[in-house]
Amino acid sequence: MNFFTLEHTAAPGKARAARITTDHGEIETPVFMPVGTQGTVKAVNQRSLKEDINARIILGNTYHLYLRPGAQILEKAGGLHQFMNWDRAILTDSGGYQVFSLSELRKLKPHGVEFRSHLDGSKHLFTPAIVIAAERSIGSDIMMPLDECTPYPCDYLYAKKSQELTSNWAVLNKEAFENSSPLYGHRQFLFGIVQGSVYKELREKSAHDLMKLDFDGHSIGGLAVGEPAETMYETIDFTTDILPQNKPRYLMGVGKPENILEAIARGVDMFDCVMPTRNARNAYLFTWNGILAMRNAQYKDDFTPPDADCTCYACTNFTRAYLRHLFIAEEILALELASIHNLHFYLDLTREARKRILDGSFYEWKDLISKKLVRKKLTEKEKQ
RNA sequence: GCCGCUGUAGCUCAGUUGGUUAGAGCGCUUGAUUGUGGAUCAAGAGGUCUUGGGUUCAAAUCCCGACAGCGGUA
Repeated sequence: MNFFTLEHTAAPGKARAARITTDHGEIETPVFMPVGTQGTVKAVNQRSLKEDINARIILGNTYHLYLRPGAQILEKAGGLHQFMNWDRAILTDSGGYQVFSLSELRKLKPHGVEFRSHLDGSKHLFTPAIVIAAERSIGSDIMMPLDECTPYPCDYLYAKKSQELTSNWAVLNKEAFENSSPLYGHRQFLFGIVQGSVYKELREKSAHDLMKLDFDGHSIGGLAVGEPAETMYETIDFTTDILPQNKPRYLMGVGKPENILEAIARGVDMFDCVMPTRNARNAYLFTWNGILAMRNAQYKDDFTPPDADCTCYACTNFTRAYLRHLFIAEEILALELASIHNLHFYLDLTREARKRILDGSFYEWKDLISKKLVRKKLTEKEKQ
């Protein structure tokens, strides 16, 4: 069975609908993948992830899982799917990003990166081979290779060095992948990660380097790290111009709803971001009518649903006033309900995008909906 | 009843030998959050310094009275 099947590209742009087939189920794209760093999507249990959100694929993180509980425990458990009782697909990030964002005392070497654990300060080494081995132990369906997430802003010379490092590591990642096998009887796929900061020439070089290695798919990394949104869109645009049509494209760590729609328009298939879950825990709800800061005093006696256009468990059963009360009282249920809602919204957004790509109305819909999505809550003035 | 201690922001409290526009933490209000720390960061509102007198160029600060709270005591 083909891993990737392109179903439709919506002219005149590059938006596409496709199907990814793993041994843990099919994934229709465009797709948003909830982030479950440590073997759990924070505040949302597995049953809810299926029944309330209908996620087909979630993320795990190699850096976090490698440090805790560790590869041995995961192997003893029979892999992450068994360990966390999730029989749908899992994608693992390599931990390249975490080595740079979380750990201290990291030393970048040609063969890998030395770092100290953010948990206990212990010393560790990540090389492409070590990361691939860890991802074999985890047993993720789709694996990310070790890369360097180039910071922003970044001068051309540093970006060039960084891109070359990621390309060199890509070769080693691919070798380690081919010289190892899955441990649990299901197939695992490996992507290559395009780096090169905001420089067109470097992104092109990076993409071409990876294409020679024939990965199962391509990730676009190093974006949404502080650059203006327009710069991010341009970078996505000239990167997807080069990447092959017959493989999935994954924009790592992005983003806001409007970012996702713009990236879909530029030919991206897969997304992940902490925003729906992290912001949910900070009482920040994404809705079809804009952003809802659920702690705001104006909602204390607002007995309407958080989002009247949403069919999620939270919106069909509870009011803004109740949700605000839960947040102010620091009740755990607030985190759960808000997380379910935000994930439901993000998945609905990409499902709707897919539907529109297939029926030919994507671009008009995107422009229309984007204006609503970025709108903040209505002020008293706007209501009148 | 008497003796002592204490009254400063919604709460807990700083506030030098009397000296510019009285501060902090928490809470509250409003933002931010992009390959996850429920974290963090930023900005803002909020005070007749219990009250009435007095001393002084100048009082949250010193003096006298009243009121309130706490502790001790008969």
